[in-house]
Amino acid sequence: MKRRYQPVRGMRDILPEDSARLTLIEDTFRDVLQSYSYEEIRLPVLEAKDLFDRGLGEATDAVSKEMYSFEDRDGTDLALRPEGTASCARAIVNHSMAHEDKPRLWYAGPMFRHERPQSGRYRQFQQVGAEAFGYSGPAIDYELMSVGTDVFGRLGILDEITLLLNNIGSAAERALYRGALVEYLLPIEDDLDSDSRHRLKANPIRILDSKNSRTQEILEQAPPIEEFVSQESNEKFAAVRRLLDGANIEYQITPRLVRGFDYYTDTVFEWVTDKLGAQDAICAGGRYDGLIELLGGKPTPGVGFAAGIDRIAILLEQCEGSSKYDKADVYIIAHSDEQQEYVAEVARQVRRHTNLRVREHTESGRMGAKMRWADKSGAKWALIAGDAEAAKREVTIKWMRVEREQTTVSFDQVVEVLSENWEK
RNA sequence: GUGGGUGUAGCUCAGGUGGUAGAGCACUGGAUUGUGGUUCCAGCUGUCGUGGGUUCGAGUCCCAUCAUCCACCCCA
Repeated sequence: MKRRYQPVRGMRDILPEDSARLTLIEDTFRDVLQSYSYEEIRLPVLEAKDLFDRGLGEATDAVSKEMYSFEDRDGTDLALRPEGTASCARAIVNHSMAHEDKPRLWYAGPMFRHERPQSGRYRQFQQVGAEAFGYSGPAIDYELMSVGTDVFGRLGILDEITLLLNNIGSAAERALYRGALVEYLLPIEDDLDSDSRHRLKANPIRILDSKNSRTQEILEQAPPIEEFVSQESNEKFAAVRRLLDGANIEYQITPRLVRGFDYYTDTVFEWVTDKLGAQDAICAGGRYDGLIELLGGKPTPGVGFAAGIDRIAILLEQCEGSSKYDKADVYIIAHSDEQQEYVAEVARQVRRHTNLRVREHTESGRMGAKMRWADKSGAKWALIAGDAEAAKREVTIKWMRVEREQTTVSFDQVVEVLSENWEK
């Protein structure tokens, strides 16, 4: 009995066209991050489960309900990383990286969360993260938002997204705020939606995030978090905003914006879009001044963001309109099998002297069919190396995308002709 | 984790009340024996997601299961 295998739930094969889009996004992040002198760090996918329990907070959903954790052969509890910041902070501590330097780092890779899959939400998903350690001033908060803005600008999606911004203060301040919020909501508990009623006991601050419109109405009269945040923190937040204003980066102050992980402090931000349904966050981050110390390092401030590459790819695809994906720039065909060696020689020549993507038609068949394959490849040129050409060491160059007479040139001129008309 | 929708050819989808599967696109060949994208003609393609049940008979009804999508939840 034959078995049809499928990817396991929430995992997916990313086929070439989508893969090209993901690569474009990752390349853009890499280029921009390097222009800010961020350095790449590569981190393991597998970590001690405890790192996330402590780092993200045991009560968070990502840890308590969604973590891929298992016992290793020797009995230690391991987990596939649900995010990158905890690993990055661990590396900072392990290698004492914050002692001599103030590292600005970035990483890319898969993260794993056992959630119910939806478009834009997979159990294995791709993130690019950036983290800066040792900086307590407002300029670094601004810098990370500037990085994001540059990336999304280059990708041409700034019009599709909004930068949300909030100041959630320190853990101690949030504890005070939590008390005040509960005090306000408890008497009118019955008016809340059932999820929010549940969160009133478990994690009251997340009620701010509720999508229930009635609950949001009630929250308008709730005490604002700003009043519980220290003056120093509020002033720093104002400085961040001035920097953003100076750089003409648009943002929206969103008092209800809170974070799912416990390590966040003070500035939090998030780029959202209205084009992806419920999975609207494409990049989010903030400050986490206590995390390094929590993981056993000396007190070191930190700020960072994580971008959801899969979601950005969906957004990009929606903005593209007609697809312009092509596989090759040059498509080389012979007339018959006798010219395969000559075709190979032409291909070698073009590959050696240009960085064009060259495909050889390696199967026999009639000319029309070969031309159709050349067309489908998206190639700008078809090079015909048939018996007439091979005999005289020539190549016929046919323009596939523009009105232009095909020409037959000598072997040595091929690269020259292609290069002249190369503007991609 | 909760609720709902969908699953038929490679793709997009038709298939009132059960009677033994169809269209467009794609693909292959021809018109055009060495020239694609337009057109015309011909042809190919199916364990109707999977497993069970009801029935003389199931793509159609029932149950289960898997996948996928949407919302909730969560989050990037």
